[in-house]
Amino acid sequence: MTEHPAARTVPARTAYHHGDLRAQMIAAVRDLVETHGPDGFSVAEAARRAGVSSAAPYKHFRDRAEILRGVVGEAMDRLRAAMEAGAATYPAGSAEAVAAVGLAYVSFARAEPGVFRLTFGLTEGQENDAGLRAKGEDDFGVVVRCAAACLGLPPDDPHVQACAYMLWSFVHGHSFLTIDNKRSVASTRIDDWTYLMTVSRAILGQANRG
Amino acid sequence: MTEHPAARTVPARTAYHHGDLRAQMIAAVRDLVETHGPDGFSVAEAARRAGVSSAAPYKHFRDRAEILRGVVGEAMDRLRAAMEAGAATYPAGSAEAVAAVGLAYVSFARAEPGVFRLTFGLTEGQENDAGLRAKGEDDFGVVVRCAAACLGLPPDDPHVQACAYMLWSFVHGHSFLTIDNKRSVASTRIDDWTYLMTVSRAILGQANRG
DNA sequence: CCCTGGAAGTAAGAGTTGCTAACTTTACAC
DNA sequence: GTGTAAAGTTAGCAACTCTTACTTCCAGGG
Repeated sequence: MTEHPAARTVPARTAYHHGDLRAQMIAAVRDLVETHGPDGFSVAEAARRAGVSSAAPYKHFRDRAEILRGVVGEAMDRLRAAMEAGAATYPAGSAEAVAAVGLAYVSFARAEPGVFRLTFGLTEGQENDAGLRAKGEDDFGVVVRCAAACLGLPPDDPHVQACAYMLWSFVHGHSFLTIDNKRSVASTRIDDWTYLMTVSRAILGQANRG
Repeated sequence: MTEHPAARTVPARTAYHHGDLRAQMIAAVRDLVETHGPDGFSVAEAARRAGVSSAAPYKHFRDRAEILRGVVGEAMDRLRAAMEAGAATYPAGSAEAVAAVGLAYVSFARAEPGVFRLTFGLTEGQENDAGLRAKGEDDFGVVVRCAAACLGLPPDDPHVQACAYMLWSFVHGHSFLTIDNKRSVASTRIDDWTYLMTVSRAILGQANRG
């Protein structure tokens, strides 16, 4: 068995059963995706890092795609938590709260560009997964609730939904352009917070008048 | 450039030399990426479709990534042409021209989601490629020129740059959410054109006042 | 008209990967 | 204890990327 000690992120296991392989595979894949990009990940390498044979992961995941779905699901949970934490730092209904949600989103993308790309770049077969879809709706729900509070309307109001979607579009595009390093094609330096505040006010103000 | 008799009917090549393998590889990969997703592409399969051995492509491309870069470069050219054509259908300086550029962008994403994802989802090493970077700036230039005409300011004015970047963020995010089928989480049906017009006016009007 | 160099093809193969099949080890209920 | 099922293992197939060494063809100079 040729095994680099450095390749193992986890102390050598002594028991035959690993005990927590599923979670550790997800952690290992997350790390790999982050360091080598969403394509530069292999089940074999992740298994190597977890200290098990390359066939072991298939006792916990149906195939490669299901592992990725696990990583994405976990990422969506963390993203939602970050957005909620951002919103909580400002008074409910304020434009600042909306901007803070956006900032959490952009910050997540910047902190984990590989995982972010993976989350929103999955092949079409995958985003139809029911669990992921539900998590995506939960994430969007944070934006909707903030927008609703800001506009003084119920969350299921069409205006609220439309505004929330606009905000999401903006922040999502900005996040992608940021991690793709495409921001620099614009010759102005843009500060995230003032940018997000500008956009939030523009969209929510517009909907108020309309 | 040599004439390529075998290139018009794709598979049946009679001569030993193919004549136009580089272009046909790019075309084959484009097709594969579109039908099987950005990951479900292999050099071997593309070579098979072009009717050559799996080693032949390496006479024209350094490696897999360079083939993808070829596809992306070609896609960026077409995207720019589509945006310019969209802008040309409305008077220069009108908000409609700006919206038309955005519509061309979204339409491209919808028509070729695989290639679009590939174009903006390349691993970090790749978008530092000088040629692609230049093409990306050309694409952005279309937006900048339209925004400048609309605002009555020179293209290198910081306001113009900021507005163009905002427009890009929005349209880019909207495009990704569209092809990721995430639009449906918002309970309102959104028409692309009115949506784009609303956003264009909001952004450009806002910058006028500010 | 030959002939020779280089561009563009081929076949063969090393090394990695995804995943399956068949087997072994372990934990636990009874 | 023992049977069963979960969770490991090794071995191996098919496919993929990319390299090496060889072959075929075209083009230009003598």
